[in-house]
Amino acid sequence: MIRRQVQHTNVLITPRDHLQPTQVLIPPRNHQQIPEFNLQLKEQECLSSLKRCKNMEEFKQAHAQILKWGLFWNSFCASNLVATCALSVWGSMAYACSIFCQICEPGTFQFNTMMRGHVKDMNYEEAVLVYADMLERGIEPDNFTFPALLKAGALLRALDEGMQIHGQILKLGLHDDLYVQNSLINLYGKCKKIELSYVVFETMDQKSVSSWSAIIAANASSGLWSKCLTLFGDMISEGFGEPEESILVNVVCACAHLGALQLGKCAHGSLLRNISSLNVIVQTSLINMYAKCGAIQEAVSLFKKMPDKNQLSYSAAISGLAMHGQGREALKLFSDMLREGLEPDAVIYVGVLSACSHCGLVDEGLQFFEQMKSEYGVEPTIQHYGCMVDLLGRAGLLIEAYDLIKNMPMKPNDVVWRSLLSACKVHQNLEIGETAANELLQSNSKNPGDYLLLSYMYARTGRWEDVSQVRTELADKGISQAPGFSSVEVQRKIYRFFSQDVKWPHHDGISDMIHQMEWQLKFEGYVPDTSQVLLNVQEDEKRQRLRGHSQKLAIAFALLNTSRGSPIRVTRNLRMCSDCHTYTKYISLIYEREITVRDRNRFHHFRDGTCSCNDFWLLT
DNA sequence: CTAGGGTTAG
Repeated sequence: MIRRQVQHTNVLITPRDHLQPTQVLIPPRNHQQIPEFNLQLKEQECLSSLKRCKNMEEFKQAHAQILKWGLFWNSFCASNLVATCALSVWGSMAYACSIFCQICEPGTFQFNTMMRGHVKDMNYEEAVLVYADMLERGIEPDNFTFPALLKAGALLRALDEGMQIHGQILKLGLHDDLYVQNSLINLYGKCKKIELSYVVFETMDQKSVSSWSAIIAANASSGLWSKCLTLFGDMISEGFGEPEESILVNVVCACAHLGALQLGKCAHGSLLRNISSLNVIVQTSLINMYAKCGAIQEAVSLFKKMPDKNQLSYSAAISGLAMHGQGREALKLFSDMLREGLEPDAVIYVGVLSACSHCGLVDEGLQFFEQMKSEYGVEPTIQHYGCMVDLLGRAGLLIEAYDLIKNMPMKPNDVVWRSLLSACKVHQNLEIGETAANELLQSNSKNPGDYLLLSYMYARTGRWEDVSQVRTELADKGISQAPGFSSVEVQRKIYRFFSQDVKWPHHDGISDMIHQMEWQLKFEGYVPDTSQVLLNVQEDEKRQRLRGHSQKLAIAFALLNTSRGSPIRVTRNLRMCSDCHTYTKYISLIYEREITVRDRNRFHHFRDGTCSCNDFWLLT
């Protein structure tokens, strides 16, 4: 009662309350006549009618009720009023702001509500401004303030501000709050400061599922895929049993990047066990995972079973098929999509054109390129031009590809020149190749692959001085080639091999195996292709180098450690050399194994001495 | 007295 009286006084002296419900405010002498329970009853009524609101109309009525009974001056009622308006799906932040301005002394709760509302509406700067306002007015933030504020900071990628806020959190002693910590992990993760995420994560004395989720997502956004899987394992062993959807999606995504099919399947199983119906996003990420892990049949059957597909699901399936050299099937899916009435967008066309280029479907590619603009009004972007250069280049139409680049409406980028350069390498056109390479080197390319392509072409024609010239240039610019590696999954563990890797613990076994394999291969007619070695050294040395290529080590290890006849899956970070390609074809024949190799760009399915790419990529 | 963290695909 006393509090209400104080508030009434407030009302009378506040100048800005033009919504003041004067007639209801009880003058002191009548005050006794209104029984206490009556006001409390009204308060209850108003709050429950607020809760029942389903749209703005009903909300305005509830608002009117609150004003009518003078309950707006009850800070609890006003808070709920603002919160309902700011946070409901049907609400309006503009209206909430106008209510907020009428509150004569907004406190922490009301400020928190406004911040959450702005975050919900994706007005992140606005949320930060509310926080600034709050500090200016001397309202102390509490542990509920920071999750919303840090979320805004994370989405704005505002690292500096985020760190200042972290400082304030420490000053206020709120760094022990689980929610605040989780938000900090997320903030640093989004800002790609994974070390800082770890600092928070490791100092937590209690972790929730969301803490794990946040740290796994942080690693995912920095592309640290194998770390994601390790953390996932740690999480399970710390007793967080069957995990939830968002974590599993990150795990599935990590599996796609790493080519870890077994683990991906486990995550799929876990999703099926724990989530009653998988949404489009989850299903699409599963399709993507199966496709990128080489299990294209599973990806396709999953896709066929999907009840509601969208452009993104089609896109995942189309580019998956393209990657596996099944261009025709990809194009069939595309026509299915059009028949379903889904509008093709720019990204779908990237998939479609790359399907054509992966399979050498030149005429179809040109047709789609024409059609996308004329029939569907999709303006070709540089990516589409990139696909076309790739398509023409791989088919050996180097002059046409070069002409297309010259006539592009935009400035050609590195990707375009790189496609042309690699086509020139394949078709051994040093002249156009040098032009493309010069463009790349002038653009200050930091991609060591460009220099490598050029070196190959020089090495091929015996221009060793030029090879070493390129190498010097690489060194001068301080560019280092990422070491090539191949990984294989054996009993749910990923083993990674680097070229010439002698530090491997079972190296002896592998090196014996390599010799045995080579002996058998030679028996069948394999001849090492030493032109793939970019060093001007003796033939013997070149052969020794070839033997040590990471893919051969990985296959040797897999042959030693998996049962007879079981398929082998290899994932590489770079494209394979043509010697490894030939070698693997022989292995698939002699050891009667199906071998799937995921390259930087696509899959190669080796079986009975042939490869699904029909050697289209390796014409050297 | 109320409330909060992650949101993934091509």
